[in-house]
Amino acid sequence: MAYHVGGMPRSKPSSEPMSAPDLKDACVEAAREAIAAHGIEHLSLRDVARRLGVSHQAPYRHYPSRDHLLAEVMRRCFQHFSHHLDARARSDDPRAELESLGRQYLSFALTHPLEYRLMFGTPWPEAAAHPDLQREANHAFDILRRALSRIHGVTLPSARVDEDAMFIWSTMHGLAGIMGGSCMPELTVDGQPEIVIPQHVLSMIGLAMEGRFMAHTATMNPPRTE
Amino acid sequence: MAYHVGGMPRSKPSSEPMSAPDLKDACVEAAREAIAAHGIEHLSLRDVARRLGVSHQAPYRHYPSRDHLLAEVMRRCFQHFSHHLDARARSDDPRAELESLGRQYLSFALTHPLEYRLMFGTPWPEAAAHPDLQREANHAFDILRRALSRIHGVTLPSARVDEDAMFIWSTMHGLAGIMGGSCMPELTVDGQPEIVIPQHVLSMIGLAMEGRFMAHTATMNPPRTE
DNA sequence: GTGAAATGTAGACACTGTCAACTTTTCTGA
DNA sequence: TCAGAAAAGTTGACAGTGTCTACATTTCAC
Repeated sequence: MAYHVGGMPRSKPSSEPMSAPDLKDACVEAAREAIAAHGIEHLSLRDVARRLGVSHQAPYRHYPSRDHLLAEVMRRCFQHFSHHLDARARSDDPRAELESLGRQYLSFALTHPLEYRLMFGTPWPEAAAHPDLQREANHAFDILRRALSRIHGVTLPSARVDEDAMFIWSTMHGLAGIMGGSCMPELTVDGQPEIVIPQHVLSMIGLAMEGRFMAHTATMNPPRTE
Repeated sequence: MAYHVGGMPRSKPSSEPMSAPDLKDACVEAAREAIAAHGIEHLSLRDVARRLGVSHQAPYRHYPSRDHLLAEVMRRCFQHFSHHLDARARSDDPRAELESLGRQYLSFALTHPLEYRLMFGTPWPEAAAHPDLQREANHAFDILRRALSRIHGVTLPSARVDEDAMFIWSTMHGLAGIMGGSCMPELTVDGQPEIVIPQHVLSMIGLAMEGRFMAHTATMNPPRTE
Protein backbone atom coordinates (compact mmCIF):
# COMPACT_ATOMS: atom_id res chain seq x y z
CA MET A 1 0.00 0.00 0.00
CA ALA A 2 2.24 2.71 1.20
CA TYR A 3 5.22 0.86 -0.05
CA HIS A 4 4.89 -1.12 -3.25
CA VAL A 5 7.74 -2.60 -5.12
CA GLY A 6 7.71 -5.97 -6.64
CA GLY A 7 10.50 -8.42 -6.66
CA MET A 8 13.83 -6.86 -7.19
CA PRO A 9 14.30 -3.16 -6.90
CA ARG A 10 17.90 -3.03 -8.07
CA SER A 11 18.82 -2.16 -11.58
CA LYS A 12 21.88 -3.26 -13.46
CA PRO A 13 25.02 -3.13 -11.39
CA SER A 14 27.10 -1.08 -13.80
CA SER A 15 24.89 1.34 -15.68
CA GLU A 16 22.55 2.89 -13.13
CA PRO A 17 24.14 3.96 -9.84
CA MET A 18 21.12 3.28 -7.70
CA SER A 19 17.42 3.39 -8.26
CA ALA A 20 14.02 2.32 -7.12
CA PRO A 21 12.46 2.98 -3.75
CA ASP A 22 14.46 0.71 -1.55
CA LEU A 23 12.68 -1.17 1.17
CA LYS A 24 15.96 -1.32 3.00
CA ASP A 25 16.07 2.45 3.26
CA ALA A 26 12.37 2.70 3.94
CA CYS A 27 12.81 0.40 6.91
CA VAL A 28 15.33 2.73 8.49
CA GLU A 29 13.03 5.69 8.01
CA ALA A 30 10.04 3.84 9.40
CA ALA A 31 12.10 2.58 12.31
CA ARG A 32 13.11 6.13 13.12
CA GLU A 33 9.46 7.18 13.12
CA ALA A 34 8.51 4.25 15.29
CA ILE A 35 11.25 5.09 17.77
CA ALA A 36 10.13 8.70 17.88
CA ALA A 37 6.59 7.55 18.53
CA HIS A 38 7.02 4.75 21.03
CA GLY A 39 10.57 4.93 22.29
CA ILE A 40 13.67 2.99 21.50
CA GLU A 41 12.97 -0.07 23.56
CA HIS A 42 9.59 -0.60 21.99
CA LEU A 43 10.90 -0.70 18.46
CA SER A 44 9.23 -3.61 16.77
CA LEU A 45 10.06 -5.04 13.38
CA ARG A 46 6.44 -5.95 12.90
CA ASP A 47 5.43 -2.39 13.53
CA VAL A 48 7.94 -1.22 10.96
CA ALA A 49 6.48 -3.66 8.45
CA ARG A 50 2.99 -2.48 9.25
CA ARG A 51 3.96 1.14 8.71
CA LEU A 52 5.29 0.24 5.28
CA GLY A 53 2.31 -1.89 4.38
CA VAL A 54 4.34 -5.02 3.85
CA SER A 55 4.21 -8.38 5.50
CA HIS A 56 5.74 -8.82 8.91
CA GLN A 57 8.53 -10.87 7.39
CA ALA A 58 9.57 -8.53 4.58
CA PRO A 59 12.16 -6.55 6.58
CA TYR A 60 13.96 -9.81 7.31
CA ARG A 61 14.97 -9.92 3.64
CA HIS A 62 17.19 -6.92 4.31
CA TYR A 63 18.12 -7.19 7.97
CA PRO A 64 18.99 -10.51 9.58
CA SER A 65 17.52 -9.42 12.88
CA ARG A 66 15.90 -6.60 14.72
CA ASP A 67 19.26 -5.60 16.17
CA HIS A 68 20.77 -5.25 12.72
CA LEU A 69 18.13 -2.74 11.77
CA LEU A 70 18.71 -0.91 15.02
CA ALA A 71 22.45 -0.88 14.36
CA GLU A 72 21.88 0.68 10.96
CA VAL A 73 19.71 3.40 12.48
CA MET A 74 22.44 4.06 15.03
CA ARG A 75 25.11 4.16 12.39
CA ARG A 76 23.28 6.89 10.54
CA CYS A 77 22.91 8.81 13.77
CA PHE A 78 26.68 8.80 14.20
CA GLN A 79 27.01 9.97 10.62
CA HIS A 80 24.63 12.81 11.30
CA PHE A 81 26.48 13.60 14.51
CA SER A 82 29.87 13.74 12.79
CA HIS A 83 28.54 16.07 10.12
CA HIS A 84 27.07 18.29 12.81
CA LEU A 85 30.44 18.49 14.58
CA ASP A 86 32.24 19.19 11.33
CA ALA A 87 29.87 22.06 10.62
CA ARG A 88 30.93 23.99 13.72
CA ALA A 89 32.25 27.52 13.60
CA ARG A 90 36.02 27.41 13.08
CA SER A 91 38.53 29.66 14.70
CA ASP A 92 42.27 30.06 15.06
CA ASP A 93 42.02 30.82 18.74
CA PRO A 94 42.36 27.53 20.64
CA ARG A 95 39.98 28.62 23.33
CA ALA A 96 37.32 29.70 20.88
CA GLU A 97 37.81 26.52 18.90
CA LEU A 98 37.32 24.39 21.97
CA GLU A 99 34.25 26.29 23.04
CA SER A 100 32.78 26.06 19.58
CA LEU A 101 33.28 22.31 19.56
CA GLY A 102 31.69 21.91 22.96
CA ARG A 103 28.77 24.10 22.05
CA GLN A 104 28.19 22.14 18.88
CA TYR A 105 28.35 18.87 20.78
CA LEU A 106 25.75 20.03 23.27
CA SER A 107 23.50 21.59 20.70
CA PHE A 108 23.25 18.25 18.94
CA ALA A 109 22.47 16.43 22.14
CA LEU A 110 19.77 18.92 23.09
CA THR A 111 18.12 19.34 19.70
CA HIS A 112 18.25 15.65 18.82
CA PRO A 113 17.78 14.00 22.19
CA LEU A 114 16.41 10.88 20.63
CA GLU A 115 19.36 10.34 18.34
CA TYR A 116 21.74 11.13 21.15
CA ARG A 117 20.14 8.64 23.47
CA LEU A 118 20.20 6.13 20.67
CA MET A 119 23.93 6.59 20.20
CA PHE A 120 25.11 6.90 23.77
CA GLY A 121 22.32 5.82 26.07
CA THR A 122 21.35 2.54 24.52
CA PRO A 123 23.24 -0.69 25.04
CA TRP A 124 24.86 -1.58 21.79
CA PRO A 125 23.73 -4.67 19.98
CA GLU A 126 26.66 -7.13 20.11
CA ALA A 127 29.55 -4.76 19.61
CA ALA A 128 31.68 -6.83 17.30
CA ALA A 129 28.84 -7.86 15.03
CA HIS A 130 28.43 -4.40 13.54
CA PRO A 131 31.77 -3.08 12.33
CA ASP A 132 30.16 -0.33 10.27
CA LEU A 133 28.61 1.10 13.37
CA GLN A 134 31.92 0.89 15.21
CA ARG A 135 33.78 2.67 12.45
CA GLU A 136 31.30 5.50 12.32
CA ALA A 137 31.47 5.97 16.09
CA ASN A 138 35.26 6.09 16.14
CA HIS A 139 35.14 8.63 13.37
CA ALA A 140 33.10 10.95 15.56
CA PHE A 141 35.61 10.61 18.39
CA ASP A 142 38.45 11.31 15.99
CA ILE A 143 36.96 14.68 15.21
CA LEU A 144 37.31 15.69 18.83
CA ARG A 145 40.76 14.15 19.06
CA ARG A 146 42.01 15.98 15.99
CA ALA A 147 40.62 19.28 17.16
CA LEU A 148 42.39 18.86 20.48
CA SER A 149 45.64 18.01 18.76
CA ARG A 150 45.50 21.33 16.95
CA ILE A 151 44.69 23.10 20.18
CA HIS A 152 47.52 21.49 22.07
CA GLY A 153 49.93 22.40 19.33
CA VAL A 154 53.44 21.75 20.48
CA THR A 155 53.01 22.73 24.11
CA LEU A 156 52.07 19.27 25.31
CA PRO A 157 53.29 15.83 24.36
CA SER A 158 50.82 14.30 21.95
CA ALA A 159 50.31 11.32 24.20
CA ARG A 160 48.43 13.63 26.52
CA VAL A 161 45.88 14.50 23.87
CA ASP A 162 43.83 11.42 24.51
CA GLU A 163 43.69 12.17 28.21
CA ASP A 164 42.29 15.62 27.61
CA ALA A 165 39.98 14.33 24.94
CA MET A 166 38.64 11.83 27.41
CA PHE A 167 38.11 14.51 30.03
CA ILE A 168 36.25 16.81 27.67
CA TRP A 169 34.28 14.01 26.11
CA SER A 170 33.30 12.77 29.54
CA THR A 171 32.09 16.15 30.64
CA MET A 172 30.14 16.79 27.46
CA HIS A 173 28.70 13.32 27.48
CA GLY A 174 27.72 13.47 31.11
CA LEU A 175 26.09 16.84 30.81
CA ALA A 176 24.22 15.79 27.70
CA GLY A 177 23.02 12.66 29.41
CA ILE A 178 21.81 14.51 32.46
CA MET A 179 20.21 17.39 30.61
CA GLY A 180 18.77 15.20 27.91
CA GLY A 181 16.65 13.62 30.57
CA SER A 182 18.16 10.27 29.87
CA CYS A 183 18.79 9.98 33.56
CA MET A 184 17.24 11.60 36.59
CA PRO A 185 14.54 13.37 34.62
CA GLU A 186 13.15 15.18 37.62
CA LEU A 187 16.41 16.21 39.16
CA THR A 188 15.75 19.42 40.99
CA VAL A 189 18.25 22.14 40.24
CA ASP A 190 17.79 25.78 41.05
CA GLY A 191 17.66 28.27 38.23
CA GLN A 192 17.23 27.73 34.52
CA PRO A 193 19.62 24.91 33.77
CA GLU A 194 18.99 24.92 30.02
CA ILE A 195 20.97 28.08 29.46
CA VAL A 196 23.12 28.59 32.54
CA ILE A 197 24.53 25.14 33.10
CA PRO A 198 26.10 24.42 29.71
CA GLN A 199 27.68 27.87 29.74
CA HIS A 200 29.16 27.18 33.14
CA VAL A 201 30.38 23.71 32.30
CA LEU A 202 32.09 24.95 29.15
CA SER A 203 33.82 27.68 31.11
CA MET A 204 34.94 25.14 33.70
CA ILE A 205 36.48 23.06 30.94
CA GLY A 206 38.28 26.17 29.78
CA LEU A 207 39.58 26.82 33.29
CA ALA A 208 40.82 23.27 33.61
CA MET A 209 42.59 23.45 30.26
CA GLU A 210 44.20 26.74 31.24
CA GLY A 211 45.42 25.22 34.46
CA ARG A 212 46.75 22.35 32.46
CA PHE A 213 48.83 24.62 30.30
CA MET A 214 50.02 26.64 33.25
CA ALA A 215 51.38 23.51 34.81
CA HIS A 216 53.55 22.94 31.76
CA THR A 217 54.51 26.37 30.56
CA ALA A 218 55.79 29.34 32.48
CA THR A 219 53.90 31.83 30.36
CA MET A 220 50.28 32.16 31.18
CA ASN A 221 47.45 34.39 30.26
CA PRO A 222 45.55 35.63 33.29
CA PRO A 223 42.29 33.84 34.02
CA ARG A 224 39.46 35.99 32.82
CA THR A 225 36.67 36.79 35.21
CA GLU A 226 33.60 35.42 33.55
CA MET B 1 10.41 -25.39 44.79
CA ALA B 2 13.01 -22.84 45.59
CA TYR B 3 10.40 -20.63 47.09
CA HIS B 4 7.75 -22.25 49.23
CA VAL B 5 5.06 -20.43 51.08
CA GLY B 6 1.41 -20.62 51.92
CA GLY B 7 -1.24 -20.48 49.30
CA MET B 8 -0.34 -23.65 47.51
CA PRO B 9 -3.28 -25.78 46.55
CA ARG B 10 -1.84 -29.23 45.91
CA SER B 11 1.10 -29.73 48.18
CA LYS B 12 0.79 -30.33 51.86
CA PRO B 13 0.83 -27.34 54.14
CA SER B 14 4.45 -26.37 54.54
CA SER B 15 5.84 -26.54 58.02
CA GLU B 16 8.28 -23.69 57.56
CA PRO B 17 6.68 -20.37 58.36
CA MET B 18 7.64 -17.94 55.66
CA SER B 19 6.05 -14.56 55.92
CA ALA B 20 4.37 -13.16 52.86
CA PRO B 21 6.65 -10.19 52.17
CA ASP B 22 9.39 -12.71 51.51
CA LEU B 23 8.26 -13.22 47.97
CA LYS B 24 8.34 -9.49 47.42
CA ASP B 25 11.97 -9.38 48.46
CA ALA B 26 12.78 -12.61 46.68
CA CYS B 27 11.48 -11.08 43.47
CA VAL B 28 13.95 -8.21 43.71
CA GLU B 29 16.81 -10.61 44.31
CA ALA B 30 15.76 -12.88 41.46
CA ALA B 31 15.31 -9.88 39.19
CA ARG B 32 18.83 -8.76 40.00
CA GLU B 33 20.16 -12.19 39.10
CA ALA B 34 18.17 -12.25 35.90
CA ILE B 35 19.50 -8.84 34.94
CA ALA B 36 23.04 -9.94 35.65
CA ALA B 37 22.51 -12.99 33.49
CA HIS B 38 20.60 -11.63 30.51
CA GLY B 39 20.82 -7.88 30.64
CA ILE B 40 18.46 -5.21 31.79
CA GLU B 41 16.27 -5.06 28.71
CA HIS B 42 15.61 -8.77 28.78
CA LEU B 43 14.28 -8.78 32.31
CA SER B 44 11.13 -10.85 32.29
CA LEU B 45 8.63 -11.22 35.08
CA ARG B 46 7.95 -14.76 33.98
CA ASP B 47 11.62 -15.57 34.24
CA VAL B 48 11.67 -14.14 37.74
CA ALA B 49 8.72 -16.33 38.66
CA ARG B 50 10.41 -19.34 37.14
CA ARG B 51 13.56 -18.73 39.16
CA LEU B 52 11.50 -18.66 42.33
CA GLY B 53 9.49 -21.73 41.43
CA VAL B 54 6.16 -19.94 41.55
CA SER B 55 3.53 -19.38 38.95
CA HIS B 56 4.05 -16.72 36.33
CA GLN B 57 1.35 -14.59 37.92
CA ALA B 58 2.58 -14.68 41.50
CA PRO B 59 4.84 -11.61 41.29
CA TYR B 60 1.84 -9.57 40.18
CA ARG B 61 0.45 -9.93 43.70
CA HIS B 62 3.31 -7.70 44.86
CA TYR B 63 4.15 -5.56 41.86
CA PRO B 64 1.46 -4.07 39.62
CA SER B 65 3.66 -4.35 36.58
CA ARG B 66 7.08 -5.27 35.34
CA ASP B 67 8.15 -1.64 35.52
CA HIS B 68 7.24 -1.44 39.17
CA LEU B 69 9.56 -4.31 39.96
CA LEU B 70 12.26 -2.68 37.90
CA ALA B 71 11.71 0.60 39.75
CA GLU B 72 12.16 -1.17 43.06
CA VAL B 73 15.41 -2.73 41.91
CA MET B 74 16.59 0.69 40.80
CA ARG B 75 15.56 2.28 44.06
CA ARG B 76 17.72 -0.16 45.99
CA CYS B 77 20.60 0.58 43.68
CA PHE B 78 20.36 4.26 44.57
CA GLN B 79 20.27 3.31 48.21
CA HIS B 80 23.39 1.23 47.80
CA PHE B 81 24.99 4.06 45.87
CA SER B 82 24.23 6.64 48.56
CA HIS B 83 25.69 4.42 51.25
CA HIS B 84 28.78 3.93 49.17
CA LEU B 85 29.23 7.69 48.79
CA ASP B 86 28.65 8.24 52.49
CA ALA B 87 31.34 5.71 53.31
CA ARG B 88 34.06 7.75 51.60
CA ALA B 89 37.21 8.89 53.34
CA ARG B 90 36.55 12.24 55.02
CA SER B 91 38.93 15.10 55.17
CA ASP B 92 39.05 18.73 56.23
CA ASP B 93 40.99 19.77 53.17
CA PRO B 94 38.46 20.80 50.49
CA ARG B 95 40.60 19.49 47.71
CA ALA B 96 41.10 16.12 49.36
CA GLU B 97 37.42 15.95 50.17
CA LEU B 98 36.45 16.59 46.58
CA GLU B 99 38.91 14.04 45.29
CA SER B 100 37.70 11.48 47.76
CA LEU B 101 34.15 12.00 46.67
CA GLY B 102 35.04 11.70 43.01
CA ARG B 103 37.09 8.60 43.59
CA GLN B 104 34.27 7.01 45.52
CA TYR B 105 31.79 7.87 42.78
CA LEU B 106 33.97 6.28 40.13
CA SER B 107 34.82 3.25 42.18
CA PHE B 108 31.15 2.47 42.50
CA ALA B 109 30.55 2.89 38.80
CA LEU B 110 33.46 0.63 37.92
CA THR B 111 32.91 -2.11 40.50
CA HIS B 112 29.14 -2.19 40.05
CA PRO B 113 28.75 -1.44 36.37
CA LEU B 114 25.42 -3.20 36.22
CA GLU B 115 23.89 -1.21 39.00
CA TYR B 116 25.32 1.98 37.61
CA ARG B 117 23.89 1.35 34.19
CA LEU B 118 20.60 0.49 35.80
CA MET B 119 20.52 3.79 37.62
CA PHE B 120 21.85 6.14 34.98
CA GLY B 121 21.86 4.35 31.68
CA THR B 122 18.36 3.00 31.59
CA PRO B 123 15.32 5.02 30.64
CA TRP B 124 13.26 5.44 33.75
CA PRO B 125 9.87 3.83 33.95
CA GLU B 126 7.33 6.69 33.97
CA ALA B 127 9.13 9.16 36.19
CA ALA B 128 6.19 10.40 38.23
CA ALA B 129 4.76 6.97 38.90
CA HIS B 130 7.58 5.98 41.24
CA PRO B 131 8.09 8.66 43.88
CA ASP B 132 10.18 6.37 46.08
CA LEU B 133 12.69 5.96 43.30
CA GLN B 134 12.74 9.70 42.73
CA ARG B 135 13.34 10.45 46.37
CA GLU B 136 16.20 8.01 46.63
CA ALA B 137 17.85 9.47 43.53
CA ASN B 138 17.59 13.03 44.79
CA HIS B 139 19.10 11.92 48.06
CA ALA B 140 22.20 10.72 46.23
CA PHE B 141 22.53 14.04 44.46
CA ASP B 142 22.14 15.87 47.76
CA ILE B 143 25.21 14.14 49.10
CA LEU B 144 27.28 15.69 46.36
CA ARG B 145 25.56 19.02 46.79
CA ARG B 146 26.16 19.11 50.53
CA ALA B 147 29.80 18.14 50.17
CA LEU B 148 30.28 20.94 47.67
CA SER B 149 28.61 23.44 49.97
CA ARG B 150 31.16 22.64 52.64
CA ILE B 151 33.95 22.95 50.13
CA HIS B 152 32.74 26.27 48.85
CA GLY B 153 32.45 27.54 52.37
CA VAL B 154 31.80 31.26 52.29
CA THR B 155 33.94 32.14 49.32
CA LEU B 156 31.18 31.70 46.74
CA PRO B 157 27.50 32.53 46.80
CA SER B 158 25.55 29.43 47.58
CA ALA B 159 23.54 29.76 44.40
CA ARG B 160 26.68 28.78 42.57
CA VAL B 161 26.93 25.46 44.33
CA ASP B 162 24.44 23.80 42.03
CA GLU B 163 26.36 24.95 38.99
CA ASP B 164 29.54 23.37 40.25
CA ALA B 165 27.69 20.30 41.40
CA MET B 166 26.30 19.94 37.93
CA PHE B 167 29.73 20.29 36.38
CA ILE B 168 31.30 17.71 38.62
CA TRP B 169 28.37 15.36 38.39
CA SER B 170 28.43 15.65 34.60
CA THR B 171 32.09 14.83 34.40
CA MET B 172 31.85 11.89 36.78
CA HIS B 173 28.75 10.61 35.11
CA GLY B 174 30.18 10.94 31.63
CA LEU B 175 33.42 9.24 32.54
CA ALA B 176 31.60 6.46 34.29
CA GLY B 177 29.34 5.96 31.31
CA ILE B 178 32.22 5.85 28.87
CA MET B 179 34.47 3.64 30.98
CA GLY B 180 31.67 1.40 32.08
CA GLY B 181 31.26 0.40 28.50
CA SER B 182 27.73 1.64 28.50
CA CYS B 183 28.58 3.54 25.36
CA MET B 184 31.22 3.08 22.73
CA PRO B 185 32.44 -0.21 24.13
CA GLU B 186 35.33 -0.53 21.72
CA LEU B 187 36.50 3.04 21.81
CA THR B 188 40.20 2.98 21.11
CA VAL B 189 42.25 5.03 23.50
CA ASP B 190 45.99 4.83 23.87
CA GLY B 191 47.45 3.74 27.17
CA GLN B 192 45.76 2.04 30.08
CA PRO B 193 42.60 4.05 30.59
CA GLU B 194 41.47 2.15 33.65
CA ILE B 195 44.05 3.76 35.90
CA VAL B 196 45.32 6.83 34.09
CA ILE B 197 42.12 8.40 32.85
CA PRO B 198 40.18 8.73 36.13
CA GLN B 199 43.26 10.17 37.78
CA HIS B 200 43.57 12.74 35.05
CA VAL B 201 39.91 13.64 35.00
CA LEU B 202 39.88 14.16 38.75
CA SER B 203 42.90 16.40 38.55
CA MET B 204 41.25 18.39 35.77
CA ILE B 205 38.24 18.93 37.96
CA GLY B 206 40.58 20.16 40.67
CA LEU B 207 42.21 22.58 38.24
CA ALA B 208 38.86 23.91 37.14
CA MET B 209 37.76 24.43 40.73
CA GLU B 210 40.99 26.22 41.53
CA GLY B 211 40.50 28.51 38.58
CA ARG B 212 36.99 29.13 39.80
CA PHE B 213 38.20 30.28 43.18
CA MET B 214 40.93 32.41 41.69
CA ALA B 215 38.34 34.27 39.67
CA HIS B 216 36.55 35.25 42.86
CA THR B 217 39.27 35.74 45.41
CA ALA B 218 42.46 37.66 45.15
CA THR B 219 44.33 35.22 47.32
CA MET B 220 45.32 32.10 45.58
CA ASN B 221 47.41 29.12 46.26
CA PRO B 222 49.77 28.38 43.39
CA PRO B 223 48.66 25.55 41.10
CA ARG B 224 50.62 22.52 42.03
CA THR B 225 52.36 20.62 39.29
CA GLU B 226 50.83 17.16 39.34
C1' DG C 1 13.05 -18.87 -22.94
C1' DT C 2 14.92 -20.80 -18.60
C1' DG C 3 16.95 -21.18 -14.34
C1' DA C 4 18.23 -18.87 -10.42
C1' DA C 5 18.55 -15.42 -7.34
C1' DA C 6 16.32 -11.76 -5.12
C1' DT C 7 12.18 -10.38 -2.88
C1' DG C 8 7.79 -10.64 -0.52
C1' DT C 9 4.00 -13.61 1.86
C1' DA C 10 1.84 -16.86 5.10
C1' DG C 11 1.90 -19.93 8.94
C1' DA C 12 3.83 -21.59 13.00
C1' DC C 13 6.43 -21.63 17.46
C1' DA C 14 7.99 -20.03 21.79
C1' DC C 15 8.16 -16.24 24.36
C1' DT C 16 6.39 -11.98 26.64
C1' DG C 17 3.07 -8.74 29.78
C1' DT C 18 -1.21 -8.57 31.56
C1' DC C 19 -6.30 -9.43 32.43
C1' DA C 20 -9.83 -12.54 34.58
C1' DA C 21 -11.58 -16.21 37.28
C1' DC C 22 -10.51 -19.51 40.55
C1' DT C 23 -8.55 -21.82 44.95
C1' DT C 24 -6.23 -21.79 49.14
C1' DT C 25 -4.38 -19.77 53.21
C1' DT C 26 -4.34 -16.29 56.79
C1' DC C 27 -6.11 -12.72 59.48
C1' DT C 28 -9.89 -10.31 61.83
C1' DG C 29 -13.66 -9.40 64.68
C1' DA C 30 -18.03 -10.49 66.89
C1' DT D 1 -14.65 -20.28 68.30
C1' DC D 2 -15.70 -19.68 63.90
C1' DA D 3 -17.68 -17.36 59.97
C1' DG D 4 -16.16 -14.13 56.44
C1' DA D 5 -13.08 -10.98 54.41
C1' DA D 6 -8.56 -10.17 52.70
C1' DA D 7 -4.20 -11.75 51.07
C1' DA D 8 -1.49 -14.83 48.22
C1' DG D 9 -0.93 -18.13 44.54
C1' DT D 10 -2.82 -20.81 40.58
C1' DT D 11 -4.47 -21.75 35.91
C1' DG D 12 -6.15 -20.09 31.50
C1' DA D 13 -6.55 -16.89 28.01
C1' DC D 14 -5.35 -12.98 24.79
C1' DA D 15 -2.65 -9.97 21.97
C1' DG D 16 1.80 -8.82 20.96
C1' DT D 17 6.69 -9.93 19.77
C1' DG D 18 11.17 -12.10 17.15
C1' DT D 19 12.34 -15.47 14.21
C1' DC D 20 12.21 -20.08 11.78
C1' DT D 21 10.38 -22.65 7.69
C1' DA D 22 7.98 -23.19 3.53
C1' DC D 23 5.93 -21.10 -0.35
C1' DA D 24 4.93 -17.58 -4.14
C1' DT D 25 6.36 -13.97 -7.13
C1' DT D 26 9.23 -10.96 -9.67
C1' DT D 27 13.20 -9.80 -12.46
C1' DC D 28 17.80 -10.41 -13.98
C1' DA D 29 21.57 -13.13 -16.34
C1' DC D 30 22.63 -16.32 -19.63
